[in-house]
Amino acid sequence: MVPDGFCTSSPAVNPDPRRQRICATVDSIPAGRVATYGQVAREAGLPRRARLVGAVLRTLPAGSRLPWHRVVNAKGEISPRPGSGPREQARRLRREGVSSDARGRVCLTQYGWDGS
DNA sequence: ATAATGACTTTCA
DNA sequence: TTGAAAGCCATTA
Repeated sequence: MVPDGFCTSSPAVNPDPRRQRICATVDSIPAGRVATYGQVAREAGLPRRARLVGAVLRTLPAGSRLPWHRVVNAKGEISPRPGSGPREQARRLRREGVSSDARGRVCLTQYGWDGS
């Protein structure tokens, strides 16, 4: 099984270092905690690249075991997007003890990840 | 090479 | 507290 972050497409080998760092950072978010896109970007050594984080998560292969659900936006809410993603995210978070309100918002001061 | 997009953020009214 | 506006920057078209 190829690790996440290497399975985008095209070239047999596509080791985009940025994606690797991002995936590694997301993977380091402890269960029961959440981090923002911008925060992940910074931790990964890619300041101002919050949108890139979103792009990477968006292209994750279904069945990825990366804890993508532990990433929320700066407002502390599950970023809206087409499809069942947001609900799935809320479900996974709840399973880890992270509750979200009707708007899909979680309490960052409580569940926010300080950076291990 | 230029323009539009977007799982984002910050600022300001 | 909310929402619009402007910044930001890689990816797509």
